[in-house]
Amino acid sequence: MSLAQLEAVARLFAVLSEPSRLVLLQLLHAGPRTVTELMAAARMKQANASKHLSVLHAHRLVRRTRNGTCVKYEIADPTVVSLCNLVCSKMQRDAKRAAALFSPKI
Amino acid sequence: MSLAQLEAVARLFAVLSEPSRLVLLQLLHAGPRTVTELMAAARMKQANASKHLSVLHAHRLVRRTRNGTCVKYEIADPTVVSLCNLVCSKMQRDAKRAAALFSPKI
DNA sequence: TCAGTATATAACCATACAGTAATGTGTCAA
DNA sequence: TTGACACATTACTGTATGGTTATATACTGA
Repeated sequence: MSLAQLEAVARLFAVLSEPSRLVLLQLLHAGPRTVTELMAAARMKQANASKHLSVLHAHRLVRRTRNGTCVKYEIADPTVVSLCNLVCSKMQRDAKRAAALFSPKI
Repeated sequence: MSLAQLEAVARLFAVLSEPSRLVLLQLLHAGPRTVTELMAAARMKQANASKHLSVLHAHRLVRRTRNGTCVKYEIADPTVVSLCNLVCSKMQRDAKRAAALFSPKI
């Protein structure tokens, strides 16, 4: 892969490297939500939630639909779910291995 | 998922959000390499390569083996390969869609 | 022990970005 | 048109981190 391609990959990972955005994605995984719903559930200030949602939208991870004065967001790319699942299963493996170190079966 | 778990996931994505580290991982994907080999191939300074490798090692993505004065690194967790493959295929889809916008079949 | 090589770490600076407050934009109802 | 609401954007500050230089550590051979 070229450096430019690796930089694009890195940018996508950077989008997912922020806990606040993962919280938003997790909430959206349960279904479409408005900004107000999301900021309430994630306990963020409005500007902060809006900014993070804009980042997710700029990278086409979420889709937005205006409905009156509300804007409803939803997950646009199932890739993010796959990515998070992969990382979660890795972390579970690591955690199990770490736990085994504390209580060996010797 | 709890906030603490999401933070751990975010930290792992942050490790992968640096082009230099992706370059190193890509080189290691071809097989084990020493620090000197990696810094030459990636055109990094020694301290920089060593620092990035330490980050990868701290997150158990690579394994290191001392052999005399040399240290050989190799990919320790195949998860990183899967993650990168997922992201790459997403980017290819996005690129194709973007290309279609410039030359519609209408 | 000493010199030389390979790697790791420390200290520093510059940049990027998350969170915040204030303000702007768009939509609806009256 | 005006007021109210939902959301987006701007400007700012503090913090985290990548790249660099200099130094420390680990190993080998003489």
